Amino acid sequence: MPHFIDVILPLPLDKRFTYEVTPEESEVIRLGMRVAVPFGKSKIYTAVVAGKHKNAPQVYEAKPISQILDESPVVTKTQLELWRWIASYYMCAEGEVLKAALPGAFLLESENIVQLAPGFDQEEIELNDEEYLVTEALQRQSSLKIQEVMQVLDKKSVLPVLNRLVAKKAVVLDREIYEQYTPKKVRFVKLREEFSAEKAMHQLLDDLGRAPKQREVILTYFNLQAQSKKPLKVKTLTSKSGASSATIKSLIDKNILEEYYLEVDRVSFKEETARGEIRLSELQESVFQQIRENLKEQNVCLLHGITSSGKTEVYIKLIERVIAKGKQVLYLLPEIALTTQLIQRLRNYFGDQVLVFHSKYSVNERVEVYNHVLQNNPKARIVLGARSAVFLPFADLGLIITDEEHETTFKQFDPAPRYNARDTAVVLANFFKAKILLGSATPSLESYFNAKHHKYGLVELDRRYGNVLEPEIEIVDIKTKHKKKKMTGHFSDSLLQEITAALKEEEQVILFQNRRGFSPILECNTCGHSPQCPNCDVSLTYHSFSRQLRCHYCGYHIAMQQKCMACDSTDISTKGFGTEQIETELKALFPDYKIGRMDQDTTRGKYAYEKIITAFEQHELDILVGTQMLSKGLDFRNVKLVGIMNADNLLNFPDFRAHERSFQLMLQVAGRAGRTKKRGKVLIQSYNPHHQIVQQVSTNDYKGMYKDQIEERYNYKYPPFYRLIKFSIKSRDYSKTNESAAWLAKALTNVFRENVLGPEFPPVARIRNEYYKNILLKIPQKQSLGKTKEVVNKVLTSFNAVPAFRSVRVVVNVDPM
DNA sequence: AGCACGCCGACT
DNA sequence: GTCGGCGTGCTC
Repeated sequence: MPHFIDVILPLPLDKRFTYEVTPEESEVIRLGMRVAVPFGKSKIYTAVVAGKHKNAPQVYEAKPISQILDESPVVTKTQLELWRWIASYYMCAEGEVLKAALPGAFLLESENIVQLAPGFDQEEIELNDEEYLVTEALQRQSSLKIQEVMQVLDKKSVLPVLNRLVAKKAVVLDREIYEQYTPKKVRFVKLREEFSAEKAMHQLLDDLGRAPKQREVILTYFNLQAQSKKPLKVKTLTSKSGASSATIKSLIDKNILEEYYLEVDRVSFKEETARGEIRLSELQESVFQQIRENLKEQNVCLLHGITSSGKTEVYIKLIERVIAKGKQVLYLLPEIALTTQLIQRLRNYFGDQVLVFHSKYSVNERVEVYNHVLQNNPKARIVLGARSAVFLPFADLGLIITDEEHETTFKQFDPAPRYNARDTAVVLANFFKAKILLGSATPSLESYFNAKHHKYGLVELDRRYGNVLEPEIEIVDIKTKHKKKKMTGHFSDSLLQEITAALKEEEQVILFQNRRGFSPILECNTCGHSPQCPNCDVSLTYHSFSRQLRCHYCGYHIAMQQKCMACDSTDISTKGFGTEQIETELKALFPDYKIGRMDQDTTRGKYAYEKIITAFEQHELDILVGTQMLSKGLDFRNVKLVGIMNADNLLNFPDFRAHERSFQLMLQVAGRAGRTKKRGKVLIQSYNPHHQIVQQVSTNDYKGMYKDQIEERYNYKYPPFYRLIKFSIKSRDYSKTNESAAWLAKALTNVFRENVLGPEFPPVARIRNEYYKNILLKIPQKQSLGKTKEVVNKVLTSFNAVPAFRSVRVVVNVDPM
């Protein structure tokens, strides 16, 4: 009886595919192993086994697999279950989840390679010029990749040429599979067995009398071995003995030393032993106990603790209890808050039981973390990671901590799966019957709502740690300041005074400028024209550093213009303001102080971000200007003053979450001030000083904000009262975008009536020459989610069946942020 | 998503 | 007349 397996392919196809395996293979294969399978005419993919059975498919013949790639599963049953949940909840293909979940190095790529056919004789076969070029190249280099053939022929479609060559029996095509992961190996040496006896050793040293360098090496070797019996790295031996690698080599060649290689861990750290002692304050202790109480009754608990209240210490104590039982802990953070500071604190306490899973890690490093988690290695008891860490193959998870729970970066926007790691973590915890703690100084309305309605437990921590005073928050009305001519550029006199005072006291200053939509643009003072991106519906923004005009959406850029592109007038100026302008103004105002800037432009490189932070920490900078990046988990000690340059651009954002976001952002930025004894000060500049949110920020009134906002959400039917699905329609053709969006909206309205909004053009309706339109579906709480998605899927299927809409793509985003 | 197959314009 | 453009349909 034939055996079959169902596999998930790393492709956006919402089916699993069935392959035939031999009884022997079936014996070996277990769910979660990788197999290489042929797919279509010419490709081989790495697939993950998700099912095993003996039901032959009825309508097609199952192909045999190419090979089994693992000896034991690399994907756990829980992961397979989670993948299925994500695919169905976020309406995407399992293959898309697979791609996001596995380290890239796990997915082998097959590539067609071209080789000369055996027995190929150039004299016998007649070739045209292109064919000749290929065979000639193959005589120099025994095999070519398709890409290389393209280079040789300098054109894209090389397949016809290759097919002709195959037909003429001049070349053969073959596929090569690449395993991308290579264990890191380090070279070690040891003395050959025969010299270990004392007598042989003395003899050896005598023999080497005329080779003093080699003798020195051997002596060093004995010395080192006397200290520790651990394997000896060649590197250690060369540096300790001062010998060259040639000396070592001759010893190896003489069969005195023996070299060998060991696989080492890229992700292990210097053996750090736990030392840090953590004493919880009375308040922290009570919070710790409350959380434990809460988690006895409930699976999820929300910790609402203001900035600097010492949440991390509480987390550490909770983690300690869980790992004591041999269970694993996942500590989720927004990428940006994953700082060396925090990692160091955890390492100090837990030593080498902490691993970090970071997108900046290389493919190889990620594979190693993945494997450690899979094997429940003691090194991976605690995993610290950004959103994609929910995809790690936990064996026995006991606790998940999602810190900065309100952060939007937990939601993946593009590509699919468009999952929210905070919510996915709740589901993941349930699979393990594990507990989950959400932490934030400014919880999302959704989470606070859940806590208020007893879906989650709630613990509040409303005093700063060590009796550090909360910063004093002052609002500056820049409308009146403008009228009274009290503004210097973007700075009010009050802000300038405070900055001067702080600098005089040798304290540091942080200035926050949200850049979204407020980057400088070029404008002609004669005709009002400003240069536009040819591919997107936006104005180009001015970057003084590179003296370029750039598009933030597609990267298009041109040199700074000296004349207006429309009317040739030379009277042009920059409008709007970003961090760069603030920095320039500051340098003119405070020429004697060091000023740094932190935004997307200055934190491009791998360690650029750390560099700026360290420079600020070491007080090499006096003033730091930046965007939202400043608000995340940085623990600066000497910041006396925080200035928010303009509160209004946040508030005026056309989004139902704009007010909640502004509140969170401003309070988080404010929290950077005065983290030690001295009381910090926060200045908020605003044109609308009486705006409710600005007022609530100034009094740190989270509950007031919650009450107001939740009422609005109720009135206007938004989360948490309604769930949302956003459909983005895009195509190269303007009228097709319109027509298809109208079609889709109508089809949805037929079923969901008034709960369908749009279609509407987004603020930027054209990006990279594609036109966009959005439709929003609101789902009332009592309406079944599953049924809704079923209907949506049906509508999308009929949408895709309309021939005219073939070129239109619909992106589905469940729970958009 | 790829990739092959298939039908219409600019070149040897 | 071919080469090569990209529209549509399938992949176990």
